[in-house]
Amino acid sequence: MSYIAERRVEEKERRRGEILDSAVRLYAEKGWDAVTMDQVARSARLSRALLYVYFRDKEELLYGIGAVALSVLREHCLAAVARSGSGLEQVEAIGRAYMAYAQEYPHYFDVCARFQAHSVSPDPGSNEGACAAAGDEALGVVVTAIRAGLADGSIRQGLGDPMLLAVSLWAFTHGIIQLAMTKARDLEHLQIAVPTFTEYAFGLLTSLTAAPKTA
Amino acid sequence: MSYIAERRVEEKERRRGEILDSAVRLYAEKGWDAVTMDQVARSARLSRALLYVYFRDKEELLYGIGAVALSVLREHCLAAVARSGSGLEQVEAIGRAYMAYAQEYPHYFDVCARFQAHSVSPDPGSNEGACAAAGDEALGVVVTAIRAGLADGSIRQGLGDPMLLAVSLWAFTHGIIQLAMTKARDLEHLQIAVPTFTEYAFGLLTSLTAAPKTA
DNA sequence: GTCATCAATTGACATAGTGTCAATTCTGAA
DNA sequence: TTCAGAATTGACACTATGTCAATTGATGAC
Repeated sequence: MSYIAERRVEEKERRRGEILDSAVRLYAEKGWDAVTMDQVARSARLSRALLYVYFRDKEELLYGIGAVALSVLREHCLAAVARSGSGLEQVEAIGRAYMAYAQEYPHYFDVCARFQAHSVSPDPGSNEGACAAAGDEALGVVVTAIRAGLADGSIRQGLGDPMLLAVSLWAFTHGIIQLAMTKARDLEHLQIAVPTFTEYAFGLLTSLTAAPKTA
Repeated sequence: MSYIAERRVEEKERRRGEILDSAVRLYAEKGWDAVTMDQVARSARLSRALLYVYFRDKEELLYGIGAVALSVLREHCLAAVARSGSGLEQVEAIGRAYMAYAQEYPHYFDVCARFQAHSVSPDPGSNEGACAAAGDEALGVVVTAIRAGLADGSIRQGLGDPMLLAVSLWAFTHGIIQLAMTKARDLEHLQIAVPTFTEYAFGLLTSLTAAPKTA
């Protein structure tokens, strides 16, 4: 009996994953607003009604995707840190990883932007919690890198609480990417090439963070 | 005949304004997604069908609101510049004006965030154009202030193209506000008070922009 | 004053999507 | 075999969007 129950839980989990995969695929194809619950259900080969057993409503499904997106982001950040040296380099690598992530998975970045842009509802018993947790973890990677940079002298002293710095850098970097991703046309109109902008803005952040040369 | 036609155009314009006012009010009350075209129509005392004569669809109405929001923002920025001294102070004042604006008109800021977050459709013959223009003008205020700061020596040399700097600062500031507005709960959870964060992040930007002390 | 014209205005419709529920099917255990 | 409970679904109610033919109303011509 316990065996059976266990298998059932596993299958439910697997199916949940399949649904999320389908939803992500559709998201990437046409953007969240154009995705209907019916399409998701069909793509995951179940009825729309059953879909609502797995995810209370469309928003809950979005939170599920968000948790996936943020955990993928965290992976990429960790990988970036792993192949970096000094703390400053780690922080830089995280920023570049975020940019690369946004380019490689625009739909994932879109989810992140949605969460950054809309305040989450205060329902605690849902995927929203998983989302917030995943976000915190990604931020934790940054904090660790900053601490390392302060310890090894590659990051400027006197910048205050590493957590505050991490949140700020996150907000700045997110701002850069968001503008670059969605306003390419406008930048063009201002005679600015997108890579020029991202490199410039990113350079500003780096100069802000780096320790002054001891020359 | 010409008189009549003129009056008609004026009345149409006035009504358009009334519709926008109603829409803005509802937006502020319940958020854009919860606003229905029927509510807007009723609030502006016309039928839903007629509403569609004034605005092709709900998105077009949003662009209309966006143009208003951005022009209000531009006003505030100009006022902020007017009561400032050096170029650096002007740039700072613009940033603070943006923050104050977001606090005073959260719904207006929400529109700005929507435009920053979602790429605009390439339909040129609509309110979207007015929106882009309003945005450009707001940005122009920043560029002018930066130029002044470079001329009077209050802004650090070697930061490159003023336009690039303006766009970057804009993106950064927007990032700060967005985080502060929508993630108050999460910041709290990280033991960070919202004003602490905004002041800190804003300070980082200032130190980045200011000319080094000549002491 | 009457009539024709064109803009303003609307009720009703077609379409599409969400979320719910009672009813049916399926599966393991007694 | 049969039964309890989980899985699954078709059909429904509801809400919102956008469209259109039909009606109303004002203006200028005669």
